[in-house]
Amino acid sequence: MKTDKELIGASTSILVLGILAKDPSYGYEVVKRVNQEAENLFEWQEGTIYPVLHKLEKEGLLRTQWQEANTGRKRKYYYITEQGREALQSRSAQWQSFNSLVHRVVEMPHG
Amino acid sequence: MKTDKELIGASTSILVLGILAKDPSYGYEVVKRVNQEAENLFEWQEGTIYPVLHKLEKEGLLRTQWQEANTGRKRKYYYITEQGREALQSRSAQWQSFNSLVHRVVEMPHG
DNA sequence: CTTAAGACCTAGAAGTTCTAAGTATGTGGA
DNA sequence: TCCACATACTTAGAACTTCTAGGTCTTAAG
Repeated sequence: MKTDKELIGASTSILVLGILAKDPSYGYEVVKRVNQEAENLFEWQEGTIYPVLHKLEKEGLLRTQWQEANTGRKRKYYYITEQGREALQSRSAQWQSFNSLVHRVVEMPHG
Repeated sequence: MKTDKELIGASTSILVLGILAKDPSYGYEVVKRVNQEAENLFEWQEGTIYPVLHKLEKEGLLRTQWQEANTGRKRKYYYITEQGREALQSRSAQWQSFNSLVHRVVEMPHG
């Protein structure tokens, strides 16, 4: 019962933006949060998320700031931008549209 | 407002299997049916679908049979297999899981 | 000093679909 | 007859991703 990688890919940016829309965070923690939520569905590796974060930053949907934690360790915090919020909304809407389409096609009665 | 290609990719096999689960059909028509359903969401090109059909056949989820239409033209009809129905069900379930996850993450209240 | 966990990064492999073409047949009009 | 168009299928190569698999550095714990 292996998970469809395309679905993972399709949901990645929405999940990242969704998480960061609530609270700023840093890569390592984002991975953990998502994996917790995803539980048995899939498990992100770290290498999966960093390139995504970089890409979203380059697109202007996130901005970053290095911060020192209490522990003395440095973390790269990601903040969602206004543009990021708009993108999140538009992508959520698109997700919804696809979801409706799939339901319509898969469940539509014979004939 | 360009459509997320990953979402297209993630939904493709479900849509194809879903359509063929109702009635056998051939590539050219499947493209038309899906584009009709998808309306303004996206538009499949023929080149998009044929490789997908070939792949699903290779995986044993579809089987094919050449048939001559009334028009005298030959068509390659695709039939869903038992394995295909199982795959459809499992992929639909997975789609559902991702949908729930996205909703949970994106809509969950602050904190 | 050694190990483990926290935290970040990237090159290259692997896997897709899309683009953009091509082939071939039947229909209908001139 | 000849041309144009819709039907119908196919594939090579480009473009785009993520995943794999490794690496670096720091702090904490023993």
